[in-house]
Amino acid sequence: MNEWRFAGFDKGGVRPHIPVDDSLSVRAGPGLSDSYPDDASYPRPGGIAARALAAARGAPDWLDALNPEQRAAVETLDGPVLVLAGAGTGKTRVLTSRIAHILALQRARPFEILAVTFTNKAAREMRERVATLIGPAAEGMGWLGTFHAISAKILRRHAELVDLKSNFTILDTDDQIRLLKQLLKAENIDDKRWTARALAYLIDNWKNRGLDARHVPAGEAQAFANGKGGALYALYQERLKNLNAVDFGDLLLECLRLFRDNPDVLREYQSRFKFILVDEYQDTNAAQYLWLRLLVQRAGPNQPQNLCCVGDDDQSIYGWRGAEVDNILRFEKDFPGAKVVRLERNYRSTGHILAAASHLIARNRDRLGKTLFTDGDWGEKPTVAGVWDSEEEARVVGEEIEQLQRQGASLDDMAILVRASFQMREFEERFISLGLPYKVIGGPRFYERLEIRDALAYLRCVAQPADDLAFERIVNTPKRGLGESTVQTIHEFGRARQIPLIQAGRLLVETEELKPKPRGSLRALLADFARWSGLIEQTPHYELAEQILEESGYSDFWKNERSAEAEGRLENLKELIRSMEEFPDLGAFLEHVSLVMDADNSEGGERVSIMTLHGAKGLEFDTVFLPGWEEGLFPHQRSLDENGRAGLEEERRLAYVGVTRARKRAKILFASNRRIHGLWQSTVPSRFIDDLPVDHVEVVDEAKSGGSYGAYAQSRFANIDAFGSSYETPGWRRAQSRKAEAPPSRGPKTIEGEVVSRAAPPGKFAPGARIFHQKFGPGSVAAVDGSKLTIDFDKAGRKLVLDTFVELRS
DNA sequence: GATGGGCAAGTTTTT
DNA sequence: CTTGCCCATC
Repeated sequence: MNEWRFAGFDKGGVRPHIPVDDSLSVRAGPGLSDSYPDDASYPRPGGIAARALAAARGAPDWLDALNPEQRAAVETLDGPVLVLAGAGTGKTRVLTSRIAHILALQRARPFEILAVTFTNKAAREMRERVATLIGPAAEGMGWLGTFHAISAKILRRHAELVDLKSNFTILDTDDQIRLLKQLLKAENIDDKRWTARALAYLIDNWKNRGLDARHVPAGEAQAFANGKGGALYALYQERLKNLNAVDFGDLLLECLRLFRDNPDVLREYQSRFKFILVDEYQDTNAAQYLWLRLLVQRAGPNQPQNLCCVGDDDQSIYGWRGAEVDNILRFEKDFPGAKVVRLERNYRSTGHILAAASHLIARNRDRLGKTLFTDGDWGEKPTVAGVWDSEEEARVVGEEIEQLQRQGASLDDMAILVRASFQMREFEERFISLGLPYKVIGGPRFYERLEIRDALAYLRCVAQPADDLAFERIVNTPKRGLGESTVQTIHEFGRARQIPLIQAGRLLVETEELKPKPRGSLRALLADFARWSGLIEQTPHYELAEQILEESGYSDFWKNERSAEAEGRLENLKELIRSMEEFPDLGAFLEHVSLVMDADNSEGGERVSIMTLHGAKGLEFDTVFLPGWEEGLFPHQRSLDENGRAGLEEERRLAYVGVTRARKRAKILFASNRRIHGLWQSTVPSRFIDDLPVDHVEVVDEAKSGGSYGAYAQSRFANIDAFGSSYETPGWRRAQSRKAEAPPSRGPKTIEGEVVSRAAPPGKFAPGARIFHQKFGPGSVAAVDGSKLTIDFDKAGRKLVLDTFVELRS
């Protein structure tokens, strides 16, 4: 829509060349995909395009689209700016407009703007939205990315200054744990009493706080493994350096070290980044804060610190992983003369929802304070409903969803936001039996899945023959008789000669060290590696990958595995190969994977979303269900125990995030009974329910509410007064009554319309037929009742499912 | 070296 | 009630 503005040099052949800043143009090592060259098409100051651009500057329409506060946030370019952006107040719009504005005024070129986010998703979104504002020049923004991606980019350029090679590997948590396990073993530490996981957590914490091994407070270093904590940290770092590897925390930490030890390098970046923008500032940890502080100190003393941080202290929900809300609370002190802009006009939610959210969050003490308002309708009041147990909770939610669906609402506009992921299962099971399509957001991510990690390890072994961790991962997967003792031997052999495992293995098979059987297997495996490595140049990388998975026996390994998941895993492997086609070569692909642990799983069809409250941040839905508002679960007991009032306030912010995800409807539920660790416990409604304003919330008695379920329950309810039970709560009575009766038979209503229309032709499934179900795996049909099948699953036992969720197996 | 049973633990999650 | 991990056994 704004394309005309840049049309002059995008289409007209005027492509002015901007010389690349030589000092920074050192190319990174192999494997680095530099898809956004710094000198991407952009008008040279004073050039024809630039002048055409200046002419267009008169009335930039991105400014017209802003309210006065947003506009102030966009137009205040000089000096530090803090934008306190409440939920749904247009924070991303401000960030992207600001970038567009800087570029349009030619205050900086695209590669002179540093724009940092926390997630790849946020970075991608920002890039896309900038592109819609200003056109393809957004492609020139080589410094728009996550803290980690940008740090990695900087580190690769100067790797040698921090004792790394520029092709260093980035380890993920899994590699990290395995490395630490080895370390604990080597140090003879009881790794049950002191787990690798705990140590990883500790080290991560230190890194989040910007502490290297020498600066860890003595007390904390002492606390682990009888005083060995600090030493282990140092040893771990040493191991990483030997492997030419860094973990996520190191990306920032090594960057800090680079800047501190090399003032000239720091100065280059300081003068390069004319403007710095930070998204979700309330989520920054100490290391990221230091990183920003270093970069924002511009060369001259009078240079303005053009830092713009956008965030919302009320949405700080990541304290437990090192985020310091304090960073945002302290902003004005840190950056004297800072201008603070509050965005309080909400464009997302209706009045009652906002009122409820505001009232709730006002109970927190440590906050800067904002009051959201809207010009829109009051809309529906958020509802609060008590149910007997988690099963009823799932049932009630399912019914409301179907009712909304009948009224024409899309499943895509509905979400269930839970505090903890174990809550999801009950909803999934209910939805499966209802035939309600759903998707779980934020489960194990694509690249974190076992089979994907294994496949990647094979690729790493082939592309980076010194990758010991990858080698160890798959040396005996699938089983090929190379167990622990063999690996141990290779290890010792390699360590003695200071060479990587694969190389050690090569030498070792020529000796008599190994018994004939493992020696043969190892020799065969290494020969495979060598052969595949040789094919890198000639074979397209995705074909090579396929070949590797076939020839290594890895694909067969899953084909022969007869578990419920095997099918899906093979599917994932195919998806992996497909996704590789988007990358120019294997190196580029592996770099992508280590940083952008992300793969799109957008399948067709409307679906209800099920996700955690944490995962919901930044999203919005017409209707939001908020189940499980019970003391102990939400606020979570552990949060209270471990962090006291601060913990409670973070939980309350989580509640606030949850409520503010809703555009039109927020539905809060609590159960009186919940099964925790296998045993039933009676529960008390969350204190957050009491934090809601009476005038803006509707308390729903499920027994009296409308809808088929309500009517049903009410009629039951009428029957049981005669029980004369000493339990007086309606929920208890209802639950009692239901136990006496057959389960509610309101099935037919729910599978009218769309669902029924998707039913398989009658007779397709006959008793005895073998089938496959996406969640429960393979099974046999036991009985058929219209579109409803009773199935004996091989793993999951007998279940009633809809035929639309089942595939026939021959 | 593989395999199955026993046992402890069990928020939130990105990079 | 699960799940994942470790150890003991074949």
